[in-house]
Amino acid sequence: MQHNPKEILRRYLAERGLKITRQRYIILEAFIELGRHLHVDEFYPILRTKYPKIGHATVYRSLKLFAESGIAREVRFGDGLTRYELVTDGVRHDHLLCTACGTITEFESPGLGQLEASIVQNHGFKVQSLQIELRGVCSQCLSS
Amino acid sequence: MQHNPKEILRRYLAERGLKITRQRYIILEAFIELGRHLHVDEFYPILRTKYPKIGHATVYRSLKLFAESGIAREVRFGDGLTRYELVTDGVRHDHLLCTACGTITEFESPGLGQLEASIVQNHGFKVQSLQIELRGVCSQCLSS
DNA sequence: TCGGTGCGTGAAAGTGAATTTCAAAGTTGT
DNA sequence: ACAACTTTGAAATTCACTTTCACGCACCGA
Repeated sequence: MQHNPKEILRRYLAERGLKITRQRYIILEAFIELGRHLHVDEFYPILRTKYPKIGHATVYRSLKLFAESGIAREVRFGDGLTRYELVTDGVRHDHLLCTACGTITEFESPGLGQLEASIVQNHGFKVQSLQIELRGVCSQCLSS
Repeated sequence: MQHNPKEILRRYLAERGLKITRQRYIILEAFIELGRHLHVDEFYPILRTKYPKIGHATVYRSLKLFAESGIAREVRFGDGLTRYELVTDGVRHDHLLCTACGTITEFESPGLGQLEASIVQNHGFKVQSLQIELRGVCSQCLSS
C-alpha cells in the first residue's frame, strides 16, 4: 500500500484517464508544503509566485480533485470558506477555533468510540464521519 | 426569569429602542410553530401564505435578530445554508445528518464535560461552544 | 516521434445564499 | 398627532464558488 500523496494522486488520475498537468503538480506540491486548513484565498497568491498564469478556477478544481482522490479532506467551519487539509494516516483529530485571533488548532479527542457506539445503539445510525468543533479563546489570546 | 421567547424578544427590542413590527411577530410565531433546523427557503413560502408582501431580506434580518436576542441559534452544516433552531432551556444536543435522505436528527452526547475538561487542560483553551456533527445513514434509510 | 483524441486551463460569466442600499412606510414616546 | 427614529421590500450587491467555452496540452498508439 502506497501512502505518498503524489503517488496516490498519480494512480487516481491514471485509473480514470485524467491527466497529470503542470498546474496540478504545482498545486499539489504547494499544498503538501504549506500545511493545514488552507482556503483558496490564502493559497492562491502563493501559487501565483510559482506560476503566475494560474487561474483561480484551477485551484478550486484541483483541491476538489485532491479531496476526491482521498489525499485531502474538505473542512468547513461555518464562515463560508472551504478549507483543505492533507489526509495523513494516523490518529483522527478535531479543531479548536479561536474566536479572538482566528487560529485553528488541532486536538485529539479520546473516548469518541464510546460516544459513537452509544449513538449507533440509540438511533440505529450507520456513522460515516464524526466531527467535533470547539470555539473559544486560545491560551495565546488569553494571556495577552 | 422569563423563558418565553416572545417575552424575551420583546424585552430585547425594548432595551435597545427597536420595534415590534407585524413582520417580526409573524416570523417569530411561525418560527416557534415550525420547529427546528429551518433555513430561509423552507420558511419563506410558508410565511408568504400568512403575509404575502413579506420580503426575504426581512426574514433573514429577523432570524438573525432572534439569534442575537438569544431565542434562536444559528446552525451550519456545511451545505452553505444557515439554519435556525429555537433555544430551549434544557439538555444540550447535537446533530445527526443522514447523507441519504437529508434528515437532521438530534441526539444527546453524554460525557462531553470530560472531553471539554481535557481540552482545557491540554490546550489552555477557554471554551465558548462545543459542537458535534455526525454524518451517516439513518435507521429509516438503512431498512429500506 | 508525430499526430489525434479528448481532458484541462484561464478568463469571464453565472450561481445562490446572504447582505446592503434606499426611499417609502411604520412604530413609539411625547 | 407629531417628530424622530427604525423597519420594510425591491433591487442591487457581495462573496465564495462553479460553469462555460475556446484554446492549449497531455498521453496513447502507430
